[in-house]
Formats: sequence, C-alpha cells, structure tokens
Amino acid sequence: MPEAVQSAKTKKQIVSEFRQSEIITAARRVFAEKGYIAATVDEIAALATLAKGTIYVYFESKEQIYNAVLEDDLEALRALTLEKIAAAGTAREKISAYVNARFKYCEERRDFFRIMYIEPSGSPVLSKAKAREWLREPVRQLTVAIESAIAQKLIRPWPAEILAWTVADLTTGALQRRLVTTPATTAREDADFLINFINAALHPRQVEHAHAEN
Amino acid sequence: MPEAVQSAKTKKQIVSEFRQSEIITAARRVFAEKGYIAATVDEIAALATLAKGTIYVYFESKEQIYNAVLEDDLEALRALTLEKIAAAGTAREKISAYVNARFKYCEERRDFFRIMYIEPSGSPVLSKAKAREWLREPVRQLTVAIESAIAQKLIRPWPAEILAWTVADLTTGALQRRLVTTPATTAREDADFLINFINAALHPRQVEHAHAEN
DNA sequence: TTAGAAATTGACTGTATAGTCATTTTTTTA
DNA sequence: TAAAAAAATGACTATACAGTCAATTTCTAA
Repeated sequence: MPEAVQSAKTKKQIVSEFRQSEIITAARRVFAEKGYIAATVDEIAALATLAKGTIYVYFESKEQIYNAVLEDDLEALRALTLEKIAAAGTAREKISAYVNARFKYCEERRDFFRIMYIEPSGSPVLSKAKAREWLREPVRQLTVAIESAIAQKLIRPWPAEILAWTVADLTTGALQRRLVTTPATTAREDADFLINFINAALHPRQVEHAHAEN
Repeated sequence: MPEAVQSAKTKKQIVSEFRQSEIITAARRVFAEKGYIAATVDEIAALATLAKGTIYVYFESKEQIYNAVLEDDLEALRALTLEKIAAAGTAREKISAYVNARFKYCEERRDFFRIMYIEPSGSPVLSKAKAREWLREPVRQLTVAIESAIAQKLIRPWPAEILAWTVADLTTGALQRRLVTTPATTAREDADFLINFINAALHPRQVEHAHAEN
C-alpha cells in the first residue's frame, strides 16, 4: 500500500509543520517582547501551551527556533517585496513599491519588525549581516531598474547600487523610528514623504554646486 | 589641614576615574567583539589586567559597565556633532557637518559603532530608544536650521523635523552598511554621495508630479 | 479491544557565569 | 619601620536556564 504509506507520511508531516508553526508563532511574540537573551524556552512553551520537551522534539535549540522565526518572516517579506517591485513599471514606481511593501508588512507584522530592528537579537547565526543578505535581492532589482532609468536619462545619474541601498536605508530608518517613538505622523504620510523626497533627488537636473565640505 | 584632605580626596577620585576608564576601554573592545551576552566580566577583567573583584569595586554590575561604555561614547559623539553643526553656517552646511561628523567618529571609534549598530546589545536599560534620546539634540538643531532655511525659501518646504530625522537615518544606514559589508567605496565617497543626494532633494523646485502609489 | 507506536510531558541535570567576600598585597602615615 | 588603611585578588557561591530522557498519555490499526 504505497499510497497509504505516502498519505500517512504526509499527515505526519502536516502535524509536524503545524506544531512548528505553533511554536514559531509563540516564539515570535516572546522574542519580540523580551529579546533573544531574556526570552526563555519555558516561556515560549507556556505560550504555545506545550511542554518544553515537546519544543525540543521539533527544534534542536533556542537558537534554531529564533532562526526559524526570522527566516519565516524574512522569506515572506522578501517574496512580497519582489512581487510588488516586479509588478511596478518604471524605476520610480519600483522604488515606491519597495517603500510601500515594507511599510505594509511592518504594520501587519509588528513583532517581526521589533525583532529585526529594535531587539537585542543576540543570535550568533542569523545575524543582522545574514538578514541583510536575505534582503539583498530586492535591492538588486531596484539597482537594475535604476541603472536602466539612468541610461534613459529619466533620473539623475547617481551610482545605482548605492542609491538602491539608500532607498532601503531610508525605509528602514523611518520604520525603526515609528517603532521606537510614538509617531506623530501616519504611516501613509511617512511613506509618502520618503517617496517624494527620493523622487525629488532623482529629478534629472544639472549637477548642484555642492562640494565636499567639513 | 583641609587642603591636604581635599587633595587626598581628589587624588583618590583621579585614581578611581582612571580605573573606571581602563575598565571601560577594555569593556568596549570585548562588547564590540562578542556582544553583550557573550561578553563575560572575566574576559573584560583579563583584558584590563585586573581581577574580577576589582571590576566590582568600580562598577555594580555588568549592565552598568555596558551603560558606562555607551554613555561615554554617546556623550562624546553628541558633543562633537553639536560643535560641528554650530560651527556651520547655512542649513545645508549644517547637514553636511552632521554627516561628516558621524562618518569621522565612526572611523575613529569602530568599536563603539559596532556596539551601537551591529551588536546584539541586550542591555535592558540603555536601549536603542535611550540612545536615540541621547542623539535627539543634534537632530533638533538641524530641524531649527532647516525651518529657517525653508522660511527663506532656500530649500524646498519639506516637513522640517521629519527631514532632519531622515538625514540621521541616511547617515546611520550608510555607516551600518559599511560596518556589515566590506565597502567597495571610500567613506569620503559615501559621505559625499549622501550630502549630494540630500542637497538634490532640498533644491527648491516646483512640486513633482509624484502621487502616493499602490 | 488492545497491543504497540507515536507524541507529549515535566522533573531533572549540567553548565556557565554574575556577583561575593575573606584573604593578601600595596600604600599611606606617624 | 611598623601599624593601619586602602586596594586588589581570585576561589567560591548562588542562580538561572538550555537541553535531556524515563515515564506517561494519546493515537492507530488490526
């Protein structure tokens, strides 16, 4: 009965995945609230209404749980961002799409952004550097679009890759600020400001009279 | 002999401050390398060539050492930044001064920036939020300068405070990127890019045709 | 219905390290 | 130079918590 075996195995997998996602959900909350160090596996277990031992059936270590939480969200964010960028036409629109996708995901997934931006992570494996790696592809897409727009003289000839990373920095910074302080402005306003600000800087004009100062 | 007593007390204070700064220097290195959690007081003691007990004569806890390290650097950075901003004339120059001061301090104090930007800090007391608080004053100074420049129509009427924070975000993001990756560009190039980028966006032109998209 | 498999449990262990304090070393002073 | 004060020491303690595993409960299937 190969089919039956197959089905049994699948069911087992499904249960396993369900447990894992239960644990990840609980862990996300706890990590966001306490940070990696202060979060205890006992607390995650309690929130998931599971015994600690069960956690260790599905994950090998606290660190692995942490990585699973981040990878889960990073992958979703990456997919969403790439999708929105791909759907946008011009370079400017792709930049808007990038900013808007991040803002949207941040609203929806507060806990994840807390972990990423505020939180004293402490995981030696999935460091900020690795997270950056994960988010590299969207920036690469922006870079390509920007290069092409520059070639068409649609935007000012800034160094494309640095510009793309700058868009990312701008977005990250604004989101971080919204998480840390009580924002006086709406997310929409902040996103629009960024988009307009970037667009203003992209405007193809004569080079400014600016020099390096200090 | 009140003077003698006075002098003795002062000497004691001097020795105490010297020890504290020795400890802070060692701790800065260890925290930057290992992060708050992984750093041990034993290691800090070893690097300072002191016994652990001595550390606890001058500091109450590991957390207090960590806070002392950050406060030390934050205060220095704040002072440097404010000084450079004050010395600059126009709003644009003040923005340049801000960016350049940060870049310069980052070059000189790698370890501090590692702790601030990369490091899984984990200190519950001096959080990222508190650090932001510390750096608020320079941003306020920028805000004031920007407001006045806008009133004189020297720069485009962006919301001044948001713009000032955006300058800070841009700088932080670029510095963070330089710490995490092996930068292909020089610090000077990165700083100049930022300054030119911001200046381009400040240029007082008609409002762009940009709308909120998506 | 029940035997056996699978999943779950939580009390327990081992370890790492923050923080202590009785003892030793160094400095002061008379 | 010796007695007292101050500073430094590092072996030790107390604790918190990650990770384990024998025992128990729940599920499966014949």
